[in-house]
Amino acid sequence: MAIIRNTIAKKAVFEIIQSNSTAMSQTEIFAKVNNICDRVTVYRILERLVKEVKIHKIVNINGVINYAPCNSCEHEQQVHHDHLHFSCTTCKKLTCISDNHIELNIPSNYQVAEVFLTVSGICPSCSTIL
Amino acid sequence: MAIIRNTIAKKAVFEIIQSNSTAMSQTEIFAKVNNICDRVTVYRILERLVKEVKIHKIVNINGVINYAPCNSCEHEQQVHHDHLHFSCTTCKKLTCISDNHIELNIPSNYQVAEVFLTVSGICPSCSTIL
DNA sequence: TACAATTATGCAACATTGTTGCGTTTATAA
DNA sequence: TTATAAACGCAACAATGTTGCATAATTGTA
Repeated sequence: MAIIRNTIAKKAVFEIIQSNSTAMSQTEIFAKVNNICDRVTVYRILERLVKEVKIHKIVNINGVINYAPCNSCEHEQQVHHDHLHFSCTTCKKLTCISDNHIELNIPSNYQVAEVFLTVSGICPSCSTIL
Repeated sequence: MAIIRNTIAKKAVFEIIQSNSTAMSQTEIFAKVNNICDRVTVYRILERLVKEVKIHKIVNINGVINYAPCNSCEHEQQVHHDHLHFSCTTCKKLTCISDNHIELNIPSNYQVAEVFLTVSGICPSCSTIL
């Protein structure tokens, strides 16, 4: 029922998320918004973009919530994001890595909805610096 | 070099974490401590217990950091916790589930340290209520 | 093109979670 | 029993996220 509006701030936020190679936190996004809008507005835009399935939320291994575009995901199913997230312990960046289908061994009385798979370590750009 | 002390508060916090069937957040732990000590002290105790490898940190899918005892983990290796975490979307509880060895497909220029595997859904006790 | 409806925003205020500094207390080894 | 360093309490601060409400802006429709 609700009509979706495409505001300047919303377009800017989405553009920022989409043009970045790694997932970004609200803080990082707000820093790049360059005062086009308020801090609170960024929170609300992110919330809407998640609901519209244009971006998705990823929790980093330190608990920081990051946002990444839903580029390579099949929105038809909308439930499974069957890819893996790499969390660099050096630069703290979170990167999406292509499909990784895994077999799980979970007791049948658990109802599985989504699988979150994150791997920590050192990303290519951080390891080449050393 | 540092001498480890076993204080009343530390014992209480560890006991709380160990006697709970699911992982607990700082907030939940502090609520159970019953004012034996300050809020800040709980943070510092948790930090120490993690360092001493008596408990480990788990990030829930909502970004909340939880703590669970290192009961069934092999401390010899200390690096891999090759088990899976189930995050119930109804009661928000985080439960450790037995070993799940998985095969990953990660580009060779990424240096893998740890694997974090969390599954969301509905836990047995929440699904039986319905 | 103008208008009405309602979505989106800004601002202020608040809540929660986590951190730091420092003086005091307490556990432990000698 | 005592010295010493670890642990603590308290206050203050910082970061992150939320809510209410008045105002602004977008979009479909007349």
